[in-house]
Amino acid sequence: MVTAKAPPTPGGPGPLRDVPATARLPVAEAARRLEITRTFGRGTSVPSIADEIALAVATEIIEGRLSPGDDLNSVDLARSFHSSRTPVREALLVLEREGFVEITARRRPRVARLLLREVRELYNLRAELYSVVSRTVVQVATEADLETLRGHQRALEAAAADGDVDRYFWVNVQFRNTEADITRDATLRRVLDSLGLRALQLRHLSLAQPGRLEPSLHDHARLLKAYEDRDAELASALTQSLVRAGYAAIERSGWTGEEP
Amino acid sequence: MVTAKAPPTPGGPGPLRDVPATARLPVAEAARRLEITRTFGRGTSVPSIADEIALAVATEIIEGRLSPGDDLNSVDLARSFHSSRTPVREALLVLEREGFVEITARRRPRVARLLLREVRELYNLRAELYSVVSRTVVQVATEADLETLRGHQRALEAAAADGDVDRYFWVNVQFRNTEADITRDATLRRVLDSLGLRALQLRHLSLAQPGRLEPSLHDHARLLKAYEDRDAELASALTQSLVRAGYAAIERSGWTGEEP
DNA sequence: CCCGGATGAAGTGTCGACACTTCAAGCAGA
DNA sequence: TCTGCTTGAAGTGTCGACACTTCATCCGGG
Repeated sequence: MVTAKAPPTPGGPGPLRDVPATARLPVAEAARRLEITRTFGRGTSVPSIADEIALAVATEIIEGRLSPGDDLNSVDLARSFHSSRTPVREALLVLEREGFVEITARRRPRVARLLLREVRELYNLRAELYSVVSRTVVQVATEADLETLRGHQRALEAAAADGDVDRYFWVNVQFRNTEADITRDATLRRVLDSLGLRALQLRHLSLAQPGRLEPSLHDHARLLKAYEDRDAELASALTQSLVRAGYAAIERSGWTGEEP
Repeated sequence: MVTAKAPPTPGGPGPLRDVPATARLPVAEAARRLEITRTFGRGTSVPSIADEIALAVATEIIEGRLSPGDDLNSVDLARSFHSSRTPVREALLVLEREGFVEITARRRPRVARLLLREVRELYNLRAELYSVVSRTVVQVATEADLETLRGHQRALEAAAADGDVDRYFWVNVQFRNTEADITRDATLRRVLDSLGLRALQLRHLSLAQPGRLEPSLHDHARLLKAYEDRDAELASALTQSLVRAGYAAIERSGWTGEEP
């Protein structure tokens, strides 16, 4: 999409100039796009230009090619995407609601800064909400649901065995998504999607910390067992522990969100 | 604002045509506007036209002058507000993110339908989140914070004594807001604001059920006591009970969200 | 050498226009 | 009477333009 929409852009040395060239592991790339699309696409078969721009810019931010504080003026963006400023503004508004962009009236939008304080809040909330999710999963999960989770678990083990952090990361995201789906609670799901997307970059950073995969994998196994045993309290506690371990890893990594 | 922006509107018999005439209790009106503004205004001293439209339309929806399914086409809205369609579309997008409006590509936006199922989800989530809030309040509330809450409690008692449901309702909203503020957690606050706004109309319906004020007042008193005693578990349980009682009242009222 | 106002370039918010899509009414045929 | 096609009116998504604001740079007075 990005490739199709903003290929030449010879005129503008904006932050998005070399988007298409940056290639990644295809699997991770696809998963990533899917994850981000769910929040930004309006499920339509023909996404509006605005949707595509929101998706593309969000991806840039999450993958770190756009840094906090970077200028996101609508003129340059419009040039990059060969569109007018109207859909760009629309995209920026959506990104603002999701917390990716800071818009001050009459001033240029900027990529939002994510302070450690906010990250803590984000993870706290995620911990609480996933704790609710886990309790609900225990109550309502069918055998088929559990089998899906077992599949993810096996994939986690395989990725961990290969030491493939990237794959582990994305399967982990899927695991969490499946849990959320099992609750069949659209409201909860939407809030989690929003928080999860915002935290996506951090989550990767977190799992990439040395020695994180082993305990995470172990806890997932125990969580799955708790689901099978219909042990709500244990499941809830394990989930909280998993999320909070994620935050702890970020803190340990020395990440602060400040400029160097 | 509405009054200033859309006074004559002789041409369009749109749903917003008689907005300014509808007068309410001034206090309630002011409180309501404040509540809604917090989510929709971008804190600026000079709100953009889009902000004003979002605020006005959200108010119409919450106060029930716009009903689920009502047409919100941007042409009529633009006429109503004497603006072009650009700020209208912006406002509609914001309202969509908040769940007030359903936008399908290439089709006319409509006022979102709120099914009983979603209301249940909404209240469930609010119950869980306010439970977190209560636990946090127990941990971090200063004496000044508690005093503010006591003030609200006294106002609740006064309103209940007068049998003034409207006033009770708005003080109740303030009480919840104060609790949320005490946590000093902006992320949590934002999510709660969003959910709370969506539920605003229902909350009023809920408290207006006969025999609701007494138990609610009683539980608030006990909640305050739990805060003073720093009893996290009790406070959390009471809060959950309060919110869930709200949902129960809605169910009992026979409200379904369906058209008659 | 520093401060503060002037000045031009750049960007924002809003507008009206236009091509394309959706919707509803009317009409023809069974 | 009902069905399905045609057709015009109405609405959406996007565009380029314009007035006003913000920002950076330059310049002259201290």
